[in-house]
Amino acid sequence: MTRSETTGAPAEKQAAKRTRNPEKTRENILKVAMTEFADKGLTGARIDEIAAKTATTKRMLYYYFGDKDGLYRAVLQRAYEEIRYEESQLDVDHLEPAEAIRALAELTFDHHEAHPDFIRLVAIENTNRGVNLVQAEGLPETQAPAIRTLDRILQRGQDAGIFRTDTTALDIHMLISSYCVFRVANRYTFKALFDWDLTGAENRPHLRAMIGDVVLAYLQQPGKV
Amino acid sequence: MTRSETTGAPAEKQAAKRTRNPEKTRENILKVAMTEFADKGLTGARIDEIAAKTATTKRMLYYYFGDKDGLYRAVLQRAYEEIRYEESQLDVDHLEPAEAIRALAELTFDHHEAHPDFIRLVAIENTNRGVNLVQAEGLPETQAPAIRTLDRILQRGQDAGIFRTDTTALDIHMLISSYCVFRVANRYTFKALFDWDLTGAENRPHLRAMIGDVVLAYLQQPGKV
DNA sequence: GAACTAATTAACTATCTAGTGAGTTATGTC
DNA sequence: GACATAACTCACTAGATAGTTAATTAGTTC
Repeated sequence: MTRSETTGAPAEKQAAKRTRNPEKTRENILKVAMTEFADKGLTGARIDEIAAKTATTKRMLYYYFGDKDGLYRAVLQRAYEEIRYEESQLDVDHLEPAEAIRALAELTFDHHEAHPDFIRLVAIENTNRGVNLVQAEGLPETQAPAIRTLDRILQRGQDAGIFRTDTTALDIHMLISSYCVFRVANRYTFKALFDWDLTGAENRPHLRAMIGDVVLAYLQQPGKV
Repeated sequence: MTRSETTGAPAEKQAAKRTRNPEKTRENILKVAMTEFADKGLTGARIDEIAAKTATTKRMLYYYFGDKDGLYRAVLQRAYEEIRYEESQLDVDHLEPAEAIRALAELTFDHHEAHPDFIRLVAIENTNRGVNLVQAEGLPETQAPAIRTLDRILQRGQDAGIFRTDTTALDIHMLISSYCVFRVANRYTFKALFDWDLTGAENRPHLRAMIGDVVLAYLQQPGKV
């Protein structure tokens, strides 16, 4: 990849410059670093290797991000921002409560499968005890909409008398997340232990339907609604 | 810790020697390495630091385990062996199917909570794509008993007509594991995002009961049994 | 008790790695 | 078109890090 790549369409308004482009340089570093950190972890990734895969030099990583930890934190923040943006696209308020739950579960299932690097970064950050994530600004607010959406669905179902009332949006979110995250994050050890590929195409339809069934069976459990 | 620690009770048959003790040296290294790898990860742990926390010298790590990867693999294998031993203690065949499932879920819940270092090693090895775990000898066989136990319970429940038949022991194992592993492994990022402590004492009873409820609601879902 | 070998110690090294010093060039501003 | 400064290049370094060389000592065997 060369730095003057974007000069292909100079007809644009104020089209990309040739030699200097701070935004693009920054983005380029972030993107490469994200792949590299997701691949090797914080301690496993090498600044020199990240720099080499970049269109710029190592000195620029330090210029823009301070140090290795600073770059890693920027990657984390960016990863969560991207995910939040994607998640904000979903709209399930027009569905019946039960169908909304199933849609949410399947969206999460698909989403995690489509973003294994994000799942890896989360696992890496948990190995790191979350010390870098807590420094990210305004993260709880970015997650609030997802919980509120789920809360509205639950409320509608509970009002209609078809969902149990002794559970919360966080409970259900955790249940769905754990299943969908585990499937992607732990597939390697699971395969080694049970010789069963959680992300194999042949198992996908069954596993995808199962999480919706599980959550709905729980929410609609006889004697609880 | 000094090396001559075990000389306290010399009345034993062929009690521990003072200066040379390969087994103890090996054990000592393994134990320290396990803590250190679980704490910092494979790439984050430092051989020098492991050695320093040992009652022996760095050269001994290489003498017994070859290199850093070899030591890490030995730690992984040992960790899985310890867990298997603990799990082999459980006996649920005398319980009713539904109560057996609940007991199994709660045992897993307690077990994972009691062994956070094991959970960390699993996460680390998944970050590493399981390349070191697949080299461990005979691991699938060590996990087979747990699956067979679960399979027997399911079979009994299905024969009695109280459990759905369109699911397998691996499905249920994965469902329980994902919940119990996630709770321990992802507590840091979960806390950072939702300000809710999955391992907090105040949430424990609810979360512990919930996984049993979830699995049983799924297995006994109306229309499926 | 001599010979043998497994276990252990201490000092050493090549390489890697995060981070920096110091200067150069493009670009917007007046 | 001189000036200021943000963006960028290149060469360098101190210290960390995995792994090694080689000699020594404690038990074991006969």
